[in-house]
Amino acid sequence: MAKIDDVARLAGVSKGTVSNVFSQKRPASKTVTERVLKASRELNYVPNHIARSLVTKKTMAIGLTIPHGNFFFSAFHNQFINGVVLEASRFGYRVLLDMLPAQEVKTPSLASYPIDGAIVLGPTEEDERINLLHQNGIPFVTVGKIFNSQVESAPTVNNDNARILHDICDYLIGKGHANIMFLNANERMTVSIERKTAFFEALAKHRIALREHMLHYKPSVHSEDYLNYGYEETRRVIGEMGERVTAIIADDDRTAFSAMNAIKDIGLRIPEDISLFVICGDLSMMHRTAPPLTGMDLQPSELGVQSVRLLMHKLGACEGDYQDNMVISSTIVEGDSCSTI
Amino acid sequence: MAKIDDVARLAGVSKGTVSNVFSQKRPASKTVTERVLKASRELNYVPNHIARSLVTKKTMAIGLTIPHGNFFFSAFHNQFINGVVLEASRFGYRVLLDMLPAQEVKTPSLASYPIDGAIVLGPTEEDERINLLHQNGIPFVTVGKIFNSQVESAPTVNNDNARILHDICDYLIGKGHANIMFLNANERMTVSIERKTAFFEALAKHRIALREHMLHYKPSVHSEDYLNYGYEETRRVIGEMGERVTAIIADDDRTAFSAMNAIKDIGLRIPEDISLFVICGDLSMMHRTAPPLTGMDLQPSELGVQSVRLLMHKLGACEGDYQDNMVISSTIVEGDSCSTI
DNA sequence: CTGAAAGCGCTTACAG
DNA sequence: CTGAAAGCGCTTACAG
Repeated sequence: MAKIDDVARLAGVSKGTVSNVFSQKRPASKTVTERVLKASRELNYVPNHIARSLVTKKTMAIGLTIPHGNFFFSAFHNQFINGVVLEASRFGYRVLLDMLPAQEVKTPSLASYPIDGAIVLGPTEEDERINLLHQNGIPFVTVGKIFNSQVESAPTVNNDNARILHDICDYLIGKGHANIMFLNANERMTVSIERKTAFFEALAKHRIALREHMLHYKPSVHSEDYLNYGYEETRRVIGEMGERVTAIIADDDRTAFSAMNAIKDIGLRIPEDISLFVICGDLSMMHRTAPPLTGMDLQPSELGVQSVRLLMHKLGACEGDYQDNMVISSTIVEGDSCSTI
Repeated sequence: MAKIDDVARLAGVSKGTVSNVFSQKRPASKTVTERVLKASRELNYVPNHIARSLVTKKTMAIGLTIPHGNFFFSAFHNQFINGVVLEASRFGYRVLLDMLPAQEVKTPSLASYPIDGAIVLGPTEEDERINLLHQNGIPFVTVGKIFNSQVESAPTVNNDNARILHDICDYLIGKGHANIMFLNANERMTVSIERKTAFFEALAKHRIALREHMLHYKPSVHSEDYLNYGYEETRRVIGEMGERVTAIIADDDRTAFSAMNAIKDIGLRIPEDISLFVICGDLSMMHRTAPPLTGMDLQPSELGVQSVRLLMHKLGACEGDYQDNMVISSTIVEGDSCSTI
């Protein structure tokens, strides 16, 4: 690979001038610019991104830090990433998919991240990724509330999870449901905590007592049960224990599908016997299932776009006003999976 | 941020020794190691990844180059990326989502990529990304065949697209279909060309003449029609032109859904009136639609895993034998969307 | 508008 | 097992 010295020599100018022609940080005469460009073309020269980063302290990449391990992108993440990549590219930034430990200890050999900022997906309680980012002085935005003792607050883009659970419960209870089973996300995720609290509140508001086995948490991604989360729980609670359940709230579409399988295996029907509500689903898919699923439109793509924009503000790459805590609105999209009792 | 000199000074050793404690490239005495680690902890020191990369010429990141513009990840890409990220992390590599122009001209300010290698998704004819990678001497693997005049061949992971189209046509023709409309991927993609050729061959094999309007290509992502590809074509050909069509092969699930909408709007049913076959779909979703879709299992996650592994071989990060052209097998998964005439 | 020189924060032969 | 010094390929004040 040709380097800047080669071009400078061939064009008969100094390295600084070559640098300048590419970065355009100070004016250059037309003749010199052309000589440099010509020499670069001949030598197939392209500036070395790493060397540039070392001095400018900018990598022009943002990290999307996802929990380490057998993490699986869902349809929700898919749309989220679409939003992130598109918006980041508008600012000239690339996106680094970064698997950082959420709970594990950092290894001493872990080098500082070659990123200018980060978006933390699905924060957990005492999220180690957030401590790491904080310690390393890397600006970051979280998608979801944080509960870290070392880091008090951070710019956050989030849905109004409490409101969402209230809306869902009001919706179901309004249809006459009092026996609602909630298949929540992983217990360590802050979103689960926000949801759980609101779930309790909503039930209490309607004077419904929460019975045992009506709240479950998605197992760790390392667990064997991860991919089938919802199946066992539904079978056991409804089928074996004979617990009275008329509605199920499922964290995401995968969970909803698992629950659907269980319901079918038990010999019950949706929505005649059991109503099903999905929180994080892909709208285009939800309309296609049998029956079409009723669920929440969380606007995952918009979450992605706004989290990038917030981060860009933090990096000084985006002008204008902004606020540190953005809430993305969400609405119920009705299918045919919830019926009135 | 503390740097290596600070640690060296505090620990009373040379920079080289500090470097060595972190890289472990040569043995270090226990006492020195401990002194360095202690000093690092006190100063909150982490090696600078960029500076390290500049001298080692390794970034420990691979690029996933996706076409520039309004690109949308589909369920297929989603699973593909899952495979890529998981396998890359096994080798200590991160994944950079890179939007490079597929057809556009490179800007002179484009710096060399801070990646050690790249995976090129959905290559097109004369793919500019491939020329760029080639010119910059960056090892790459393509997912799909390449047709570039400047680059003769490249390590490739692919499905057997010709075989797939033959299988699909045999399957449909075996069910009595002779009027098959094919909603192919974008015309510039090499996969489309492979499929088209095989589609023609398969029809010819069964002495079926290809009629006009029976082959369509997905518009560019920049087109307004991108998201609804399949709807207009189906409505026009079957509804308005009254062309006899008994089966449709759809590129991916989004296309299949659009076709389903059109079929419904025309007043026809699946599979009674029209059979529908989807090539790139998400299996867990395909089982859930109404009716369940019949389609191909392309093993997108396995495509991702194998493309990373092939690239790792190219980078010398993976030992053992390997071949430059890997074919991932695919099988027909039956739903209820194709019927016998 | 252009050049010479220092420096970004590491790693790596080369000695010892 | 450890150190001193050169060098990775750029950018950036500082002069002119």
